[in-house]
Amino acid sequence: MKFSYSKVEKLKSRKVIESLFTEGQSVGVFPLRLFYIELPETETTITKTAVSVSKKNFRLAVHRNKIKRLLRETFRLNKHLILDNASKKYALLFLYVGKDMPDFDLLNKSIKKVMHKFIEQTKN
RNA sequence: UCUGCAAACCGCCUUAUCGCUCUGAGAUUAAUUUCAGGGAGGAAAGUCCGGGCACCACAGAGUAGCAUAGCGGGUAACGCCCGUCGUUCGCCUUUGGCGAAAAGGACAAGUGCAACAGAAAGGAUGUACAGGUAAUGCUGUAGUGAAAUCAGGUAAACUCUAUGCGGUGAAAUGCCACGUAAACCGGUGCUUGAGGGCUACUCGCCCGAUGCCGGAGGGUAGGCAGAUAGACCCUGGCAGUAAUGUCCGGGCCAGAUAAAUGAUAAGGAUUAUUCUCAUUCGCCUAAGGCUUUUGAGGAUGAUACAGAACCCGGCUUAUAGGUUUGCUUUGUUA
Repeated sequence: MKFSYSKVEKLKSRKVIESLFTEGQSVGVFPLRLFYIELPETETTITKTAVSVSKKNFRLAVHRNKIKRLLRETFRLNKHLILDNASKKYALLFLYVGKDMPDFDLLNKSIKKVMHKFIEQTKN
């Protein structure tokens, strides 16, 4: 099993990210919220993923960086949950909506929950 | 040895596992993989000054506006830095010394302002006394005040003087790729010039007809250059009080772009609190108690401020803890 998270798996298109917020659906498990939208079959990878933290809740860039790094790390270690179960291709965006500084254990548990919920919801 | 101050510097480390990004070399199935190497800061921050660079007339004139303000030096430049003189404040061993601070040009151009006291505070002249005149606050003294016609004080008051400043800002700018609509409707204009660029304004200059304005509607928002070798860093020598300059030798040191430089685990270091044991100074006193020095071990906590975004030089602000140097104070010993 590979735990990598390289450039090609990252969601970078401005356009897609914008449509995630306007047209995409979402599932939430505090302190996380996962926005997702279907991608066309021509996409080279199964998922395109991004992470984000509100500037409003975390004023300092250091803190936002820290949270985003933790989010990427937990996604990297748990992404097989989605890859093994997804039938279509998706663009994903994990948004941290909490207001306190999280630690690795908390995010690790949360991201697993939110992934399970996402799988349940997309089955139907 | 201890107390305080100033300056300069450092600002957690190691290993394992799993990852990110860039560069080079090599494989192949041509987008993956293997190996080697690089990968945040002293403030990367605030965006407050100065410059490089780019475009706009290779940037022009005037007005307005803004900034600076002893003298000398440094610098690419500065509103920064160094030296020095004066001023003000503090201390002392007081013709002087040491330290600190700052908004240090001009009030002999004009305008404004001035608490309390005082008759009067700026087109002044009351009272008392004395002197003087043809006559008059004409002159002196007393009195209030920091200051009373003295070329008065005041420019972190307008103002004046000198010097400097054109604007924009990397989302600049150049190129490539992809794509649509050089389509439709209305208005306006084509050298007798619509409109636009430079702009705070006026001039001036330039562009300008497949144009410009409005309506409705459509497309793109990717890549490369800019952009990482420089007023660069390190070790010395020389010049200079210093800021700094210069010379020899050596080095290559982030380059991301929804934005890399990380996560987890274990161990260590530093430090704070506390406990145990040992050691030790002093006091009350002989069980013992309080206090003090140092060392060993254990437990728990803490390890700051903070993340490059075109690049430099400054300033300002944030910052746990530590190191070095200099000065200073207290106590002890010789």
